[in-house]
Amino acid sequence: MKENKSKYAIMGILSMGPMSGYDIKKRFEKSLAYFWSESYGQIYPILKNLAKQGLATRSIKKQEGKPDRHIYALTDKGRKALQEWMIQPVGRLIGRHEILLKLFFGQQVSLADNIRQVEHFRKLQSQKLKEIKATEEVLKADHKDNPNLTYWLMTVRCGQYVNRAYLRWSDETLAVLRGMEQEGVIKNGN
Amino acid sequence: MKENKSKYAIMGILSMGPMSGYDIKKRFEKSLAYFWSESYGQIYPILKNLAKQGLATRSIKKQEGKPDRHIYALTDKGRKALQEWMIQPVGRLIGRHEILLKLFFGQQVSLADNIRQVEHFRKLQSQKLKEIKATEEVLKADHKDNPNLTYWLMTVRCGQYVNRAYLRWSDETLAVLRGMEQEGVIKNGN
DNA sequence: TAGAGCATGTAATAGGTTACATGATTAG
DNA sequence: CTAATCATGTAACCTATTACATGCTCTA
Repeated sequence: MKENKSKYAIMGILSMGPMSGYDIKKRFEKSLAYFWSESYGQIYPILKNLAKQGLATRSIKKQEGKPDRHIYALTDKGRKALQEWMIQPVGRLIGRHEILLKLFFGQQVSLADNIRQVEHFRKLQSQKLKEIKATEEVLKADHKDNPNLTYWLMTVRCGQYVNRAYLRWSDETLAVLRGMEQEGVIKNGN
Repeated sequence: MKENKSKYAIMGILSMGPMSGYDIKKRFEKSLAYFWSESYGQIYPILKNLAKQGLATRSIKKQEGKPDRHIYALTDKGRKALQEWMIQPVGRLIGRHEILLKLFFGQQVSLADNIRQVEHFRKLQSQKLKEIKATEEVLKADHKDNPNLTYWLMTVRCGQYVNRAYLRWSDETLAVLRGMEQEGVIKNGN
């Protein structure tokens, strides 16, 4: 039972209303960027496939001066398939943390190199935290009465919790690394 | 400049001392499992390639009653390549959080379904936290005087920080969802 | 006039897992 | 007797990104 998550991610977006592949991409970038993304190379073939399997319908909206829009809409069968997937318990996430991998082998490079690396990581994370806050504001402003909003804000919260954890960890780790640096100086001074 | 991270992950393990593909797999499982993993399908071809590129040497240790061991050792060239990779600033991590994806579309299923999902997620995370704690104890006991230990414990701390963030988020989210359930009951009761 | 936005899509390539094949030994 | 551990490796498969191709309009 191989479940292609991209397929369900796309069906999920489609559950918010009929739209084109182009729209779907923008939705991912606007509201889900900090925990999910899909490329056109995935989106267009999957949409084609959804139509073939009867999980979505496709209609063409002609436009002048712009390319035609291929609008996809979830069918009842598609919505049922999405719901079935949604109630399956999630698997454990196996993230590949480059920063942890590099730090794990920290002994191979200088203390200064490790410090630089963690500082850079910290900067990335605080940037990301800002982006998540921006997403939160946009969601609150644009979808005040949308019944989905409660759920969307829950995912935003998760991003914030995790990101703050990264920031606190970075600070702690930098303190330890800088302490080691000091020790080294003292030792060399004796 | 395409950098294959698996290659460097394996070189990193090799930086701890010469060993076989089998050993490498075990190392990943024992000490890096919560933030990195590699399958045999990656390890063996990459090892072959490292040898071909002069980044590692290969020697065969014959054993009786057991298959021969192919021992790989990092060369100076290999160590330098590893160090060069290690000082490159890390990229942003684009985790795909299945739980957040499902919750984002939470409106599509019942409140009870969402609660069940988050409860299950919480269970997975507290299990993982236990595993990280176990890893910490093993590292401390087995490698008391290993100069790598400081770095290893930093990665462990990160796992703990993030995991506790997930647990706190789960609790908050479950409280909100249960509150919504209550509201629903009151409304239905009127 | 260059670049961004609109809009579709494909092909090449990279990255990664799973299942399979082999075969002896040892522990339950 | 069964399952796990030791140990190597490959082939089939799935997943995902990137670059490319097309071509119009609007803005700086």
